Amino acid sequence: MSPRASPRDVADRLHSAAIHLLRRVRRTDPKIGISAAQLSALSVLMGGARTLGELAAAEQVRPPTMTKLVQELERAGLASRGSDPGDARVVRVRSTAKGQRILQRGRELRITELEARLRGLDDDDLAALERAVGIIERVVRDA
Amino acid sequence: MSPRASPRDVADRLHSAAIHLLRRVRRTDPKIGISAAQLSALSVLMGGARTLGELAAAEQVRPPTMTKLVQELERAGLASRGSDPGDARVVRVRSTAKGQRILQRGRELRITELEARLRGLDDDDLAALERAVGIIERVVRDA
DNA sequence: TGCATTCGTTAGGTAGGCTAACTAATATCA
DNA sequence: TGATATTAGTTAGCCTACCTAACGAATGCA
Repeated sequence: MSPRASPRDVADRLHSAAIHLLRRVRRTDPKIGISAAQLSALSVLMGGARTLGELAAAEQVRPPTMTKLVQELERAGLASRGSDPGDARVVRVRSTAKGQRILQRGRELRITELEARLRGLDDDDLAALERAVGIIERVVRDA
Repeated sequence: MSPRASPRDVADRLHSAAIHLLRRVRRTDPKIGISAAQLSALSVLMGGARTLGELAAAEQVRPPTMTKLVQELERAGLASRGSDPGDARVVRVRSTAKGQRILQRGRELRITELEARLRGLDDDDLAALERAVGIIERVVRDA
């Protein structure tokens, strides 16, 4: 076995890899009419309605950013905003049927290129990737 | 062992994880005065001078985007532009001593925060992550 | 009742990405 | 050689996605 990897090196390369990965898949966006941020927010809404603040927290952005994002989604008919029966300050956001449909399709298109590449990996590599994704999710979530 | 993971699921989660990872580390940017894109470009220049086009290709962006990025780096004193002796069209970009110092000095807080999180992982997880990064780099690079 | 807090929006700014259209330099070939 | 095609990079103009600061409206609490 090789010596223990340096957390710094791994962090550095992971950071760089994330940047390049997103730039790569980003190129397909113009074809599908939905952006990464919208796609990601919609996918959170798949789990049911969320308040705007919850959405912002889940997506790791500030509330004003999410306000704008949701406005875009609403304008595109992909999500709708409603009020909370118990608290008039909060805005409850839910995805529309169209939003759910688009999510499926948009995800497909945006992910397809990446997926095609992963398809070329052997089982071992794919399993390693899956495991790593779980680790990343955990590391990023625990603030 | 679990059954073979679905490339589609892994692609989807990897995509999502990359988005959230970058949003997370992005928060430290205001403190350090250098952005993800600049950091990434500078790290390419560590390998020596590159033409603007080479840089754009390495960074997976279009030439006009790289023109702007390099202008920023130049304005910050982190990179310099020179002409090629053999071809007057090309612009050769190199990092300055200051640029190299910034990179070497721990690759900045942006990485440091991520690094701190990785430091909490056990050897096994860290090794898995390292391996996965290699796979991602390969998958993304092979256009 | 009145003050503090919380939720979300508005206003305004920055960076990073794109395409289209251009200039300047080089390469090709009749 | 000279006309034409190609290549490298820039400029202009646009869009999205972030942010902070400042604010209004609703709620909670002393």
